[in-house]
Amino acid sequence: MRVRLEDVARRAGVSPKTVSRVLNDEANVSDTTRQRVAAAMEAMDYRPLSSARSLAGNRSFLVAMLYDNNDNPASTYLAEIQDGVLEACDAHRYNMMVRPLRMRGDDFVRRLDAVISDHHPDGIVLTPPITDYAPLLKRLRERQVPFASVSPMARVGNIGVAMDEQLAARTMVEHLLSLGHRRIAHVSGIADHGASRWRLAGYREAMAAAGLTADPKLVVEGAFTFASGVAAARQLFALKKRPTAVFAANDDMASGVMWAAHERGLKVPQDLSVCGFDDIPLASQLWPALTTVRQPSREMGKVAALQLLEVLRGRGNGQMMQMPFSLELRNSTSRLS
Amino acid sequence: MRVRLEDVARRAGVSPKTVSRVLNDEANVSDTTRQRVAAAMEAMDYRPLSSARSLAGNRSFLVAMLYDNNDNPASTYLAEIQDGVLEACDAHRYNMMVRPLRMRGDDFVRRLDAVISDHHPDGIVLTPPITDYAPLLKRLRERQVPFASVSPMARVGNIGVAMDEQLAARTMVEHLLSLGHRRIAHVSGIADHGASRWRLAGYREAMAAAGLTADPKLVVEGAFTFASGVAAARQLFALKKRPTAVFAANDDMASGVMWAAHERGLKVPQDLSVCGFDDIPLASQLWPALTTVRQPSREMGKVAALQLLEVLRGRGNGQMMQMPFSLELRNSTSRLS
DNA sequence: ATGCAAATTGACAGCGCTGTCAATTGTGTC
DNA sequence: GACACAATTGACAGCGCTGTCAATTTGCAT
Repeated sequence: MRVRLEDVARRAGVSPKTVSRVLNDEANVSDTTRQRVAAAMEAMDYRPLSSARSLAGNRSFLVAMLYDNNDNPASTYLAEIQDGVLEACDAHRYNMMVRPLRMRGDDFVRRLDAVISDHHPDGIVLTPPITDYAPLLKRLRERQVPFASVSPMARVGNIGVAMDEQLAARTMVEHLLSLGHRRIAHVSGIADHGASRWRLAGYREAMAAAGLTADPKLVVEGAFTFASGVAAARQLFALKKRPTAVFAANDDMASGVMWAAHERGLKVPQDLSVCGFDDIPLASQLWPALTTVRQPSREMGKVAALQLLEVLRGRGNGQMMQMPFSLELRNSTSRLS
Repeated sequence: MRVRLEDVARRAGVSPKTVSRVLNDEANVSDTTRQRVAAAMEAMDYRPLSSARSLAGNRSFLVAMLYDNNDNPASTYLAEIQDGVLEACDAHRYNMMVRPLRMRGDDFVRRLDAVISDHHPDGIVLTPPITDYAPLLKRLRERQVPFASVSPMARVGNIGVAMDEQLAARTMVEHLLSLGHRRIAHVSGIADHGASRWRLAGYREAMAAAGLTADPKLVVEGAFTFASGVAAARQLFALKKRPTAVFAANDDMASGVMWAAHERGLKVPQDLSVCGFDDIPLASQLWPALTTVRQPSREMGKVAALQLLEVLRGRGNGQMMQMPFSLELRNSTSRLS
């Protein structure tokens, strides 16, 4: 039969409650006792039964990672974040569950409620764009479910992880400028997503700093998908004065831009420089390999989850951590000839 | 405070045990009672507490999806399967957890044991290649944990889902043959994976049927990764008699082959036809878009999970389901000129 | 030694549900 | 209408753990 806490207690010569204290790493246990109990646990290969712990202790040891699956079918970006979150949860013996949650539909908050009521996660990791949906945040606070966010729009008052995406975008565009490009287009993402705003802002900032008055035709809104990148590029190529470089707000759209360039017989990078953002695996599999901003997604998932876990374990309040970006200069960009 | 089963019972005017029966969809409840109880549950928005159900009923309502993360960092293929498994679990109010489990290392079975002991999944979904690791299967049977497999090597004695990959591969190669190709190379996957064997066998079958004696130099072993596809292609291109078409055992390797072709200045499909297997999103984002075998991964995850759930819910024994494949003829293959 | 506060430990109830088994009600037969 | 039998319902204990609070031990100043 299964080894129970009581069995460990008997072997260690203490009360069950004391074993429970050791198990939960509580204070007020003498060192000698703690060691004796730990030894007994080890010797008996004791595995606490999480359903019993949950029932008695009124917590679930569960972290739910929520994502929007409207526009994100099986995206690599999310898979990497998930991987990082899982690693962090494992380290603290928390379980993780992944939940898609469509943002469209007015019953969004109701569906969130259902997730909480059905699964009782101790905490939640939010991924873009649901990091910024006010009714959801409101409800989480009302129900007092701690959460951490990956790249939320609001840095203040949130815990989790973020990157200086605006600076990253600006740096990327400055690189294009340094290659001699002047007619630089931007394919932005869905307008109200933070990622779109920052990346667009970084683009504008770099252009302005170079003294280039922004031609509004050079900014086309996409939807973070490959297909939208293709569509945006076709639109840009139809312009009287075609851009010589395109900065897409993510790699999927950048790959769409490259596809459309091929379609039109434009050589990348000779006739058109293209760059993206995220550095998903696809970026290095394209020909030419895509110049892009590397975002350490896996690490970001991990760091966000660790901030949350700090709160859940009563170790602190968690912080908003900042991650570094880097430019991956590959072969899809070149000096303007 | 939370609505408990007892509260529902009081409102419906029955005993708690009867509510429990309705909740668990058990037999031996009269229709009138069942409806009365269901109405009370509905009216009170009753949400059973899963930790209590697990503790009392000695089950977890948890399905664990296991995958090997040696060679599969954040693969889209797995993300799609996961999506399908999740959908199936949701439909039956089961939870799902995703667990990486490195196959390398002799403590593999011990790590599996730890997952079972720590999380007590009611059942497990296995993804390739851990569908075929004998010690793991042995242990699962010993511990009597039901499991379903996605594309296991053994069709008999397993439940889950599979595709006729050999026929699919053969059909793909026959397509190349119909385009006039004769020197057709194959980049295979890791030798002992079922996917590699079937796809290689299908290739050989088609070649033999066309009366072509297989040139062993035309078969190069890869590892299902982009990089291995590049390496294999370089090797093939160095041959005195270069192939005119390459069939790669998956899309990642096919994209590597295309990359290497670009590198060597070979035009696809004019100088070289390339095709893959799986139809991951990448396939249609490449230029030229990749001709490939479509594998309905998401659906397969769902179907495999449904077979498992049938067992878990005591509804039957589950079956090995067969999924259809289809050829996606795109632009990376063309008639031999 | 003595007294007192602080640290450590334990007794006990109960978290919300289901398994077991007994009690009750319904159904068909002659 | 009485009987056997099946279908339905309920009483009760207990799953394995933790919260509460009381009991005991320890450390320290006097």
